[in-house]
Amino acid sequence: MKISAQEEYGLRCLVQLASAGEGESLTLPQIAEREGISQSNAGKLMWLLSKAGFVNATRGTKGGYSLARPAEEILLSEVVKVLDDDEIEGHCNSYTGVMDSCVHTGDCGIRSVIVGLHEIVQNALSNVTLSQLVGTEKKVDERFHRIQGLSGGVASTER
Amino acid sequence: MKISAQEEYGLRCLVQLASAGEGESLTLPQIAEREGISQSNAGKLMWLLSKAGFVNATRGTKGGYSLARPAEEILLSEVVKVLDDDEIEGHCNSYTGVMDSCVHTGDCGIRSVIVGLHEIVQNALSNVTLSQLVGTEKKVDERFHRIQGLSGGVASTER
DNA sequence: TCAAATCTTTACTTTTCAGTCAAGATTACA
DNA sequence: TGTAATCTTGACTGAAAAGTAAAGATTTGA
Repeated sequence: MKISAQEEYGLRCLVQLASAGEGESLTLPQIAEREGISQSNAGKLMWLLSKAGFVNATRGTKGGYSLARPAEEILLSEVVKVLDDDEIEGHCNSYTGVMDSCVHTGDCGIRSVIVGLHEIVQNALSNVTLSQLVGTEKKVDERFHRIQGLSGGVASTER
Repeated sequence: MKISAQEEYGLRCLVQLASAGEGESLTLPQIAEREGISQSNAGKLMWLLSKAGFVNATRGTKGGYSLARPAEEILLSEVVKVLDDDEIEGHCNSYTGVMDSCVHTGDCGIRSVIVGLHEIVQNALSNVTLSQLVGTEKKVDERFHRIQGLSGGVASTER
């Protein structure tokens, strides 16, 4: 259960845009430099995010990327869904071992856990907006835990 | 944010052992057949689980694998941690882009989310034992949601 | 119109993850 | 003791993910 490179970097690029401020735009070279990734890589990520409607891209001199919606309205759950190819739908067709279809046809205790887990993660992420990731680590950390705490207290019960 | 093949199949193999009953053992060919995976693959997974102390392996005729601890005491969070190489510790050293270390040194809003997310998942999984995955899908599904519901209600608030 | 800056798209390379194979080691039992 | 059944281990192969490169398209402004 880990976050993919695409999810991590994609999210970070969006945070850069949100940090730049309402309506402000950043170019590919700027984004690449600020996140310490190659311009090619940033280009691919921004293209995905643009295709998904999170950012507007304008070409030419004075071009760049800007958020298509206010950072306050962009939920992390939406972002992750796009950057991760939303695989849960076809889960039972993807881990089939050597068979054509999953051996647990029709009755499968594992499936509940996999799907349930996915729900939990999506739910947690749907309580966080992009704008809440802007700021110092301390501030963000406090915000994040408070949000999760209010909506269930799961994150704060252990360790 | 997805589950890896190793996590999925490893968990499924453990559930098979748990289903076999207290103290009962299964051989590699049996496990492979029941989960629809190759014997080679099952061998590798069971080796991992054995090394991690979840199962006892005995060689020779009449050999096989059996749970090293009661299924009631094995938490999913432990299992996933082993099958997933427990990557969260070194997170900041793994997604460094083209740099030697993460550009967000010292102050990083993203880190809170990544670590926080990991906490949420681990926490959810630490509320489920292996024994609770044994049974029909309907039963397991009910159990799973009830457990998550009690410990925070996260899983049941949406859709 | 032309050149520079910028995003877009496809193809390619590299790296990581999954899965397989084969030889080896151990045990039970006749 | 010997054979069959079983787990163990490391090397190998194939597939998927990550990242790079290069040529193309669009816009601005002189």
